[in-house]
Amino acid sequence: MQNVERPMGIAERKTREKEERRKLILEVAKRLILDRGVIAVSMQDIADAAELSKATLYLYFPSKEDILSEILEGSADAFVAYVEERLDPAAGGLSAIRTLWESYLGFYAESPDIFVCIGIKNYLDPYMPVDIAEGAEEPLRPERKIRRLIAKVLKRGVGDGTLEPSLDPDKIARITMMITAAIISNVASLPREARDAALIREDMRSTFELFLRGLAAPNAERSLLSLSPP
Amino acid sequence: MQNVERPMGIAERKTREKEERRKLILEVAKRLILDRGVIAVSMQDIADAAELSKATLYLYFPSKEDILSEILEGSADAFVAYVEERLDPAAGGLSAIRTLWESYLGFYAESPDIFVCIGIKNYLDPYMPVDIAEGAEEPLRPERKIRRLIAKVLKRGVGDGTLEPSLDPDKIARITMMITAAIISNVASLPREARDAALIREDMRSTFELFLRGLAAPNAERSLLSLSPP
Amino acid sequence: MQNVERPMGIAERKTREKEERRKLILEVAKRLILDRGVIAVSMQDIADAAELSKATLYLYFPSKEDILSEILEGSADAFVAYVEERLDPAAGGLSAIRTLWESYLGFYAESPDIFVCIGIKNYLDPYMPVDIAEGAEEPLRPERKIRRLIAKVLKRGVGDGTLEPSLDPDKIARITMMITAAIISNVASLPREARDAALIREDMRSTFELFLRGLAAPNAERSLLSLSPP
Amino acid sequence: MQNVERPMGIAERKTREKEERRKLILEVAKRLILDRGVIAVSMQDIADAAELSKATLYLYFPSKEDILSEILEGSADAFVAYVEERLDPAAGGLSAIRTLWESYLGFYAESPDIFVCIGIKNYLDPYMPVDIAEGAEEPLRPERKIRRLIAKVLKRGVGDGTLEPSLDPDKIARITMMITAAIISNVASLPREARDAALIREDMRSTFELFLRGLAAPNAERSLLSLSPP
DNA sequence: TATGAATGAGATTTCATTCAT
DNA sequence: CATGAATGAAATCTCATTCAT
Repeated sequence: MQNVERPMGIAERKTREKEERRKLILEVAKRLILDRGVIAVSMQDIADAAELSKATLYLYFPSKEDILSEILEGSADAFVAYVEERLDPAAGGLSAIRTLWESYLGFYAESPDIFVCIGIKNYLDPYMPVDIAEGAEEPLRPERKIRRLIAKVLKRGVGDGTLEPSLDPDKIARITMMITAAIISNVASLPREARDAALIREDMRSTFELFLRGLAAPNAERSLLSLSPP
Repeated sequence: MQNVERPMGIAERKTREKEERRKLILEVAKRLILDRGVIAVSMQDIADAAELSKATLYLYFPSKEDILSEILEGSADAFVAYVEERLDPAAGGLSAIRTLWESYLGFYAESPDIFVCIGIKNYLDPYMPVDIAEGAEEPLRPERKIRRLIAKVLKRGVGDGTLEPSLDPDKIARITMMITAAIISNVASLPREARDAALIREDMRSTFELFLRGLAAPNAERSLLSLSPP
Repeated sequence: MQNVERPMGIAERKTREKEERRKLILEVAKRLILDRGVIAVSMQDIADAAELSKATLYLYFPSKEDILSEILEGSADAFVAYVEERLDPAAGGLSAIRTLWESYLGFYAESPDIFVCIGIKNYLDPYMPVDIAEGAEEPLRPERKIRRLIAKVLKRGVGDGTLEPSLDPDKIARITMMITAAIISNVASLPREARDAALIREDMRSTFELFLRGLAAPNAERSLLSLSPP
Repeated sequence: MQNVERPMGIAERKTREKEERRKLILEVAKRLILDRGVIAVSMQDIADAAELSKATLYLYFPSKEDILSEILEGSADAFVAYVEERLDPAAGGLSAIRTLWESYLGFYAESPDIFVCIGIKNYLDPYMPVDIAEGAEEPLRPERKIRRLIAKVLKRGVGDGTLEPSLDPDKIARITMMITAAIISNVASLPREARDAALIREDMRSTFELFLRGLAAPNAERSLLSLSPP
């Protein structure tokens, strides 16, 4: 009688443990990639760092690519969540896009690794970093989530007259993604020691300001065109 | 009578043929990289495609990296030449930067592969894609040539009041290079069949327009802010 | 009842098997080198002979050089042990050096391959076969162990008057090492089928006798100047 | 009529030039081997140094091995000539063997390269450095010439009572050759910069003195047992 | 005769992935 | 469930040798 819940509990615990191992592997892989750069990380390295055997990795992930995919996906989701949390639904479009860039900078400041990781797959795996082919019926690639978010914000801005009216929100969203991914890609390809976080952030800020000016309607309030230094 | 110089011509022909083989190898390599992405191309692949033996490749190039380097260098030089030819020394800064972007688009339209190739080494060889360490006295890396050109144009614009006065030309030049290199990198990482040249050009145009608006002084002549569709 | 410790035994067995594989590889490599000469043996050859894949070799040894090193080191250590076991600490110097030569011959008789292998690295790795640079504090290269042993024995002999008094023990030790290593090198470079063990041993004996006469004090007991035929 | 001797002269000149080219190649190869060690010299290196094409080398020598062979042969012949010139046919055996060692040292002092070269083939090409298999009907390998010379001298010494009577001249000649070749081999395997000619000569002298004492009859005149320092 | 060009065969090493236990 | 062990396939590069001109 005392054992009634045990079988349940055991399975549960196993599931939980399994989930924890998955996370461990992903984290470890992320850290390694961050330290050494994408190409320089082998399955052996990940296994060693996770204190598991290589074979065990394959119990949790069907291939190396899947590990990278999942890291990417996780990062994208975290970013979307981060931004949405900060986005004021009532704010004007220009202000919203400012918030977007600021979130970018803030997110990067808080966990550069996640950001850097976005570039990874996109770098390693030569398929569309920006999904140009809109029609595709794939299981909603992570980048697209971010892009939708951006497009939404841009549409709002074009609608309320705070952004340049001639803009095509979807197109600009795509471009923005490309640029952003590109910056990150570039950063990711630097060896750890060459990455001066402060410098990078400052460059990103300048870039985003440039963008902001480019996006804003001609009569836009001047104060909204600069981003607070990080 | 016309053959008087033939004996001379033999050595000449040999030299020419040798030069042609070099070019053949470079072109073949470029095409392969274009088709499959940088990492996916091995010396064996290049040899097969050029219908030569692997050993022969090493007769023309001391290493794989040298092949990539040369492709890169050639492209960068060609681009700088292309731009300088179009740049009117008397034109205002804003106009000059417009010309720069237009050259970009034009150059890409004429030989997309060359452009795509700029991304290669930058990808393969993880050193600063944007040369942060300015002091270095290396043999003037190809990227730097381009960057100097951009900085020069920007300075002119800031000087003559056609560009936003708060801009730091050197910094913006660096950023611009980064963005550009990044766009190219991204494009380069697309598999051949996913690259719709027209679409990419159109996106680049939009990007550059965004940039142009971001760079221009507030009172800039509106007509200078758009780029002619390719 | 006898199986009580079995569970323990599993890990133990694995360790043992792994160790056996290592040994197998070393032996196979030694045999091949013996058969074909050092230069002619590739990792592929070793892999084939051990019925393993090339990649597997790298599981046991980080590089080809390490395999050779280990063979060499093992042989040198075995020899030093062999000699020291036979050396009577109380015996006179001349007698001691005789024992040394006899050990040489005996050791060679017991395992010609080991001896032959001493020549290997010395051949492959062109650093001082005789370590002229005495000061070096390296982890005591195997050859040096042997040389120290010889110098010690010689000093004793010069001290007790049984060896030619004008000898410089350290220098002679160096020379002796050189000659010995040289003989071995030479033998090692013979193809297997040309090596007549008996003949080689007989030659070594004659050589050592020559040496013995050369080293002995003029008044040395005549009976100590010949070595028993093997 | 004026052309009568021309055809003859031309052929002659051609033959002479051909012979000169051969010599050039051999000398160049010798120098390279001396500088870099045997293994490190490729046909390309030789061709470059001789300012010829690789293909041309094959017009003069059927293979790389043949080049080495010939260098060896030439050196051996030169050495035999050198010694024979110094050998007093009337001198006693012990004195003769002394002359032999002294010639060795002198020859080495005059042209270390030639000596070093003796070791080369013997090192590279794993066939008998000392031709144990006496019966062989080969075209009189160069080493054998030297060995015959030594045996002859030894026989004289045993005959006239100046050398240890129990010696077997042929065997000792073989051993001596082995030791000598061995010393040279060892020296040859040193990188150029590690070869201290003076030190090597001094070591050789000590070795030969040791030998001399070992070979001499017990009642040998003491003054004949030491070699003049080089 | 001389050679530039080409190459086959092979060397060492790496790595994602599989499989028996 | 976990893993130690094994491996196929591939990567870069070298070199003695051949051959058409």
